[in-house]
Formats: sequence, structure tokens, C-alpha cells
Amino acid sequence: MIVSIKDVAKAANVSYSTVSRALANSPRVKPETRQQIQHIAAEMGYLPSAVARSLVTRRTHIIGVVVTTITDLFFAEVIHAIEETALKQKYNVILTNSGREPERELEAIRTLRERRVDGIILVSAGTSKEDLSAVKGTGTPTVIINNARREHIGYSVEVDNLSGGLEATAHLLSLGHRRIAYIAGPTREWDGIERQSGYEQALRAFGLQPEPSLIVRGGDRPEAGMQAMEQLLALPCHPTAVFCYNDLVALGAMRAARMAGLQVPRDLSIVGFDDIDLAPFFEPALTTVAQPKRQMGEKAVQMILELLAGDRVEDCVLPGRLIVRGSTLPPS
Amino acid sequence: MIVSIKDVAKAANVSYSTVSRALANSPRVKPETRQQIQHIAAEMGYLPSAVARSLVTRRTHIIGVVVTTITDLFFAEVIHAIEETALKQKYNVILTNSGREPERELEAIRTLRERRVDGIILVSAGTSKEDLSAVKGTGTPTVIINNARREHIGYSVEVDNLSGGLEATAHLLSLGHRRIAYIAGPTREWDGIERQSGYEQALRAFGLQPEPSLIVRGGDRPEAGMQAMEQLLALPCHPTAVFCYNDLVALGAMRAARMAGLQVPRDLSIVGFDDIDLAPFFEPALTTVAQPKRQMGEKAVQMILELLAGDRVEDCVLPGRLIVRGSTLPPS
DNA sequence: TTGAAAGCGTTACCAT
DNA sequence: ATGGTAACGCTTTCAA
Repeated sequence: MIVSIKDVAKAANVSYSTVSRALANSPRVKPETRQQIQHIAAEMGYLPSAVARSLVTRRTHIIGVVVTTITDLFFAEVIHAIEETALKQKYNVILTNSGREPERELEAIRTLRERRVDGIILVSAGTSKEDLSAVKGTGTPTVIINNARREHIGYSVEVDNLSGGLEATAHLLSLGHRRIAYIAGPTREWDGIERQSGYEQALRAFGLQPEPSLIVRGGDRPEAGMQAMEQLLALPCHPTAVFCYNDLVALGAMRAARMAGLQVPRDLSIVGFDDIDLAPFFEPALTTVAQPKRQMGEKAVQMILELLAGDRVEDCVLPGRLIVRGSTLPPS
Repeated sequence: MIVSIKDVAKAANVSYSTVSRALANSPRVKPETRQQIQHIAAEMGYLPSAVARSLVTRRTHIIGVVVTTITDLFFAEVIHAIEETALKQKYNVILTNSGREPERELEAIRTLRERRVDGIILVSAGTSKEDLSAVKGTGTPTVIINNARREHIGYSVEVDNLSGGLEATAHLLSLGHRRIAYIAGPTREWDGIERQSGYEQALRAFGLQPEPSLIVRGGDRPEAGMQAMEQLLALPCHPTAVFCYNDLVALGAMRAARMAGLQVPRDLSIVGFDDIDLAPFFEPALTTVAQPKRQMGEKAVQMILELLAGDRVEDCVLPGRLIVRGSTLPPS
């Protein structure tokens, strides 16, 4: 059914090593024969088997990507960048969702290693201790995007979460807000913790004490943002501005505020984080800290490739950028 | 560096065929030896090479997915479902973005075939003639999700676009709207054409003639929706309701309407298509036709598996479901 | 119950 | 410039 290199060899009346060379455009074959072989191969619909090739070259040209969920636009956009830059280098991507469950994450890594992927990119991994040791010293180049902890293995690409949180909060302060809340991310996410640190630092730098009641537990989805917002609005003296773990949470927070009869930004300013593609289309358009998603994906792939080439590679912290849109205003 | 089956055999003092059997839990090996071998293998950190295995079994346990972009939540959600159900069957997914460019789509299919994937899922493919012949008769089970044309090869899973468009429009009609516009999708997308047919049928069934000026060219992103909406609002007598190709376009349309000083839904009703996860959080929450995304992904994988098993498989049209939320109201 | 060996479809080395 | 052959790491007969 499927035509192999031997079939082509037979049809072309040459040895199959010659076919291999001809198809690889090796100079070690007479141009004339090469042409003919390529012609015949094309005619027969021959497609070289990447799996056989991988077995002998010990390179699969596959990058494994583990992500909590692709259903969050931020991740989708990062993965899009990964896939595109990988493709440019003739690499394909195996995508696995872990649903933020450490076991599934481990299982995914294991599977990827069985598949002998050339490199692994962990997008915002759970990074539990176990994960780390699961990849450590396996020889498979591994890069973590966001959420790497200090004890991380391997290499990491991150946005500067702390500065991002700081800038976001400073923006609200400069508008005149004083009661500024923070809606946190999933409990164990390191990136959120850093954003919160930035938030607190900004307050302190301004001579304000972070107030525990204004820091509420959130999550990474709009539903969590709504809940958190309701909690904040139940406060005797509620905040005039809220900085959220990410754009989706901010979206939920805005909805809850509206449902409580508040108008954003007139009665309440909101700042998000990520700058997903839809952020400008929220109502109001969301002020947020943009992550360089495209760059992050590119950089991660590039690091894998460099690691594969045996180059020295350094961790990489990319700057975020505050984008002021319609969801923030001075307090009224 | 990497430990192979032979290393394990050596360490366990058995032939490597025995190791292979032991690891596969074959009954043809003494339980005792099996235990020991498994223990040793685990200790040595042995991970069987999926590529070597694929070469001999002629099965990669990989499903290739080609999608225009993962950056659209609808696709992301479908792919999420694909990945999850594939994983349950021990399949992995290679993801490739085609950017809606036919050549890239072809190239992607070619690469997937070189990789000897067990099946291919085309999510909303460009489905140009060339694409079709590229997959036709290759023996690789192929399923198209949405947007398959009549002349399609292989098998397809679709939502009932026509009924969806019909329901959406009927809903607006029943609210009392008479001037209802349609913002179309990318020109060559078959699914959009069907939705438009549904729209027109609904109008006709109501005794109304579809009016060309109310059917405008759109796209699949908010930006396109904005532009289309601006065009509609420039009309001497603009519509009181708009049915949009998808939710993202609807989002853009809402924004344009607001910028023109209109209030949705008071001055203008909007209906989308897809029901992406964020639709309930738009402002106002979007009335839309829900596609059974999870089911579509599951079904596609299931079809591939059945095809692989040699079963007979039939095309599958799933019903959409109108979800009325806050973006539609009777005309004022 | 175990071992030996063929074979999967390539690449790469060594001859010729 | 071309052919022969080993090797990649497995699974699967066929023998013992």
C-alpha cells in the first residue's frame, strides 16, 4: 500500500542508498540520476517515513508542549507562536493538555519522552517538585514558559511578573486610587504570586500598607473573577480599583461589578494581565499588562534549538507593558 | 545515555525478546521473571522508544490535526476535546496551524503523512480542490470538522449550520424584528454560506425578501465585525438586528454599534454563532447558536478510530442550539 | 518459558 | 558516482 524507498529503488533501477542520497539532494549522486529518481519518487507518491528516519538519526524533529489548557486565549496565543516558529525550523509540535493536574502533567512528560521528542516546552506548568525531577537530567532539553520557580530545572522564559504588577498598580495609584484590591490567581501559581508582590511593592512605595481584606483569592477564569469581585463588593468600604491576575478574571470582575450596579470605569477601575487578543473588545476595553506572547513562544523554541545544538543558554525574562485602555479612570 | 531494551536485557540476564514480553505484560513469561524485569527496567529508567515501536507495528498512535488558527476560541475548544479524547485512547496529537492558507494546509497534510500519523482531522479546512485530492486515497483516515463541502473526501462532522442560521433568525423575527442583517464569514467558508442560507430561509418563511444591502461581507475576527457593522450603520435605514457569522464577529459588531452611540440590545439586537466560553461574559451577554464543540471533537476522534478498525463510518451532523442571553430584545 | 532472528524503512559508512 | 550493509530499537514469528 505504502511505497517505500526500496520500491522507488526498484523502479529506478538503482540501489536504495542512491535513492536516499538523491532525495536528500546529496552532491554525491549524478545530477541526471537524481532528477530521474526524484521524478520517479514523485510519480509513485513516495513520502519518506519520518519514523524510520528518526530511528536512525535519533532526531524526531518534534517538540512536545505541555499546557494546562489551550482553552485560555493566553496559552493559545503562546502556543500559536510556538507552533509557527517550530514549523519554520521544520519541527512539529505534539500538544498535550494537563488540566493543571500534576499527575497528568507527569504522564504527559513521560509520553513525550517515549516519543523521543527533541525538546519539551512546559507552558505554565504546575512545576511541582515531582515534575521537576521527572524532567531533570533526562537529557531532553526542557524550557518552562512562565511560572518557573527558583528551584526550577532547565531553562525558563518569563515575563517580568513583578514589574508588571508594579506598573499596573502604579498606574492606578497615579490616577488617584488609594483603595486598590488584588484578585489573585490559582493558589499555587508562581506568576500570580509575583504579580501580587509587585502590587504590594507599589503600594508600599507609595506609603500605603497592603490591606489583607483587599487581597482575595481568585483563579484563572471569569467565574472566579466574578466570585472574587462579589466578595470585594461585600466589604464595608469597597475598593475603587482592582488589579486582576489575568484578563479573564478581569472580565468576570467587570461583569460582577456591573451586576452590582456599578459602572466600570466610572465607579470602579479594572486592570488585567496578559492582553489577550480580545481585551480591546471587552466593554469597556481592558487596561492590562501585555505579555509578549509571540516573543515568548519564539524564544522558547529558539532555546530548545540552541540546547540541541549544544550552545550555552540563559534564562530569559521579558518585559511586560502596560496598555491603558478604557477600564481605568480616576476615582470619582 | 538513553537506555534501550538491550541494556535492560543485559542487566536482567535475559534475552531482549523476553524483556519486550515482560514489559508488555505478556502471559508468555514467568510472572516471577516479569516482576523482576519490570523492576529492573523501572530502576534503570527505561522508557520504550515509541518510534522504534511504530516502525514495526506500523502504528504511531498519533492523530494529526490541521487547524486554521488555534487563536480562535471555538477552534481551541474543539481541539481541547480532540486532545482529551485522543489521550483516553492512548493517542497523542500533532497540531499544525495553517493560517487558512491552502498551501500551508497541503504542506501540513504532507508532513503528517510523512510522520505516518494514524489519522488526520481537518478542523474547518480550506477544503480547496487540491486539499481534497491531497488526502484522497492516501489510506490515512481523514475527518473534516465543519466546512466540508459536498464534494468532500473522507468523512465529516458538522454542526447543522443551516438550521442554526434559521433558528437564530427566527428568534429575531419572533421578537418582532423585520430589518435583520447578516454579517458573513470569510468568503470561501462553506459553514458561513450555510448559515446565511438559514438566515434567508427564515426570512422567506416569514414572507420577507432578503435584502442585499443587509448582507455584508465580514470575516472571522472582531475587527471584521466592526467594519461590517460600520457599513450597516451607514445605511439610510439601518437594521434593528444583526445575525453574525460567529461570536467574535458579533463582539466586534457590538463594539462598533456602541461607538456609533447605539445601545445593545435596546437599539440593536445581536446574535452570534459558536457559543465560545466567553460569550456569557460579553457585555451584554451574547445570544448565540451553540455548537457542540466537545461532542464534535469526540466524534471526530471516534470516527478516526473506527476507520482504523475497519468499521463502516457515517458522516455526522450535530444540532446547534440557540442560547438566548442579553444581546437580543424586541425592537424599540 | 525463553531465545534467536527476521524485519520495519531509513541513514551513513565503507567499498568499489 | 554508486552499491552493499550495518545499525537504529523495537515486535513478532519460529524454534528450542
